[in-house]
Amino acid sequence: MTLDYHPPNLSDWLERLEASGYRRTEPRTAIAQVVAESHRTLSPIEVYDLARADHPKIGLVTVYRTLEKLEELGLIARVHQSDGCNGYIAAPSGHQHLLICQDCGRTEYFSGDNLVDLVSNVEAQSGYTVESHWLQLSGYCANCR
Amino acid sequence: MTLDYHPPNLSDWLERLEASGYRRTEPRTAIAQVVAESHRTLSPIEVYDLARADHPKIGLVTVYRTLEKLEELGLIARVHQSDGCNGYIAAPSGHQHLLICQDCGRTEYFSGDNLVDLVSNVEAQSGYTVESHWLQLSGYCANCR
DNA sequence: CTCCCTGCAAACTGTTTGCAAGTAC
DNA sequence: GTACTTGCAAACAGTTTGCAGGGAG
Repeated sequence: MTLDYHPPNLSDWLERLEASGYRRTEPRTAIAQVVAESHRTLSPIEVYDLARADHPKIGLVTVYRTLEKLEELGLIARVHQSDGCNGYIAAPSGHQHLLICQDCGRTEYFSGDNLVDLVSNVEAQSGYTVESHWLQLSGYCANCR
Repeated sequence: MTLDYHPPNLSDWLERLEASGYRRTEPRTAIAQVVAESHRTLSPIEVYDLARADHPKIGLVTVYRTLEKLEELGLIARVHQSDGCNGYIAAPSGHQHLLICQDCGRTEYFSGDNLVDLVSNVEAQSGYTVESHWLQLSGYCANCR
């Protein structure tokens, strides 16, 4: 189990966008930057407000469309929580899982889960073929508890 | 790891409703029955349609309000999936996790996860206090693969 | 008889689409 | 110059609320 933080690199994100045939524009850069720099999940409207602080002319529609593309490229991930499923956060590098602070929303990724045995057992007993698993921990971070 | 199925008991659900000060009515019975008997997640509209097959006068609003109460009592649980988070299924007995078929939507519960060590490790390394965890597997059931 | 429950209609929130003007390349 | 992108407005889907009539206890 390791908890290693790989800060997302904005330039990499923009290159990935261009490599996929999308254009590098100012609104997209601003939106990507907001999510890349955040340590907590952001809803589309939060992204919108934060992006508008520097670029007041950005529209909410562009936020939705940009988040859609970033998610499609696997650069950001949608976070599901009891109070809603519209939160986005920079995606993990490789196979990692989320740890979320219930109070401030701060997130961390951790890796090294040993779910292989569990998955095999479930497959054997259920007759299912398990394609993916999804593990998420929530609690309180050092500052909030 | 065990995969044991405890079929939800409709009478128990209705008693739980009454015990909490809610009245036992025909619409609530019909709605509860639909969810209790389903082996797959159902959206509010699906519950609505299924309930109306037998009780055509039921309104969608009553479905929402009844699902809200059943969830509040812990009798049903909301299921989060990539294609939406508005699915409901009978809640597990005790601490169990979901296994969902990506094709037909059929669900199973399993228990006996050994996440204790993993949680301790994450807590030690992150400084967080982990309050809850959430594990969900998805794949294809015996019929769909 | 009282209070809770139901269903309709309407309001509301979050998200998506149509389109004309603007911009990257 | 061409094709993609943007922002506005409007449409849209899912969910919640107000309210008068109806039903459970």
